Amino acid sequence: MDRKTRLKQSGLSCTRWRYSILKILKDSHLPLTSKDIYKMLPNPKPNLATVYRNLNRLVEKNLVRCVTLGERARYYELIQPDSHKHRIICKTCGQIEAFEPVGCDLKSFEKLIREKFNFKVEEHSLEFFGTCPRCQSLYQQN
Amino acid sequence: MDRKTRLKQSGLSCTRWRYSILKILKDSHLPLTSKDIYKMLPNPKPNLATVYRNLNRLVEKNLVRCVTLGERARYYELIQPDSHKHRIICKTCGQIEAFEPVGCDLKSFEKLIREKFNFKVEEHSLEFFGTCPRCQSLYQQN
DNA sequence: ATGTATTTGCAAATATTTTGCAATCATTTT
DNA sequence: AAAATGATTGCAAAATATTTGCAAATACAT
Repeated sequence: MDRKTRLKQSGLSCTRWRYSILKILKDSHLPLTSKDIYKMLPNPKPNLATVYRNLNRLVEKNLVRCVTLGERARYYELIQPDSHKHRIICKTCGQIEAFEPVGCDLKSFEKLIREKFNFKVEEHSLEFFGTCPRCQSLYQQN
Repeated sequence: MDRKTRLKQSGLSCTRWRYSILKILKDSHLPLTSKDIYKMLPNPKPNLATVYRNLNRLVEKNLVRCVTLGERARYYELIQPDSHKHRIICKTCGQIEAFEPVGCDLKSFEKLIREKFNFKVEEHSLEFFGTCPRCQSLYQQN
């Protein structure tokens, strides 16, 4: 489905900036901060407040997810109904890498939670923190 | 090991506030924000900056972990070598609940990551987002 | 008890996100 | 296609969260 239809369906009008922000998120394989997105927007740029307002709107309508990684700021990513990612984050350089969960059996986990806590799981986030190959060799911490 | 020894071992002096902050984190079964901690400190309270500085110091020395849950601010929790928690967070009311991972087989997951990406996993964080029992009945969203 | 390095309080600086309001834009109705 | 209406935008200012410089106070090894 194209972005314009996607927006319409969610009851959001398709404005210039909203559309661009959604495109940027769609094209990024990593979650982005508001600043990242601001920087990637073409000139003439909108006001930063506009970026924030749009992100909030998109999150509210469940088109975008807000994730918070490690000790840094908020990140945003497009919600794609058919795929979700797990992430590995280097504690030394902060680099983030995302990968499709392979053989991730969290479904059964979620079922357990439903049974035990009567909590309805809608999504999960799984991040691994550690040291990336580059930092391992740079700092010999093996 | 008592807190004082723990601090010493990490090369941190045992100051009044550092000690209190560590105690508060130890006694909490949930991660806390800087504000939470500030509020829980006894009168006369230290400066908020002192809380921040201590938290940063404790994180740096790996006595405390900084986690970021959902869309809210930074949370801090004591690192306990022998246990780690997973969390369920209600997207509606923001309530956080922690539980000991039961039959969590992320170890093999971590091994895979090591093999595939040559990334050294040091810790992971797993959170489930959804709707808590109370909000489910309040808002009939089943 | 003393000396030194670390920590603290305070106030001010940064950083991040939100808000009010008038002007502008998107979309529906005519 | 123009008008009407409701949502969105820019701008500046506010709110919130976190960090910093510096002088005074504290921790702790000697």
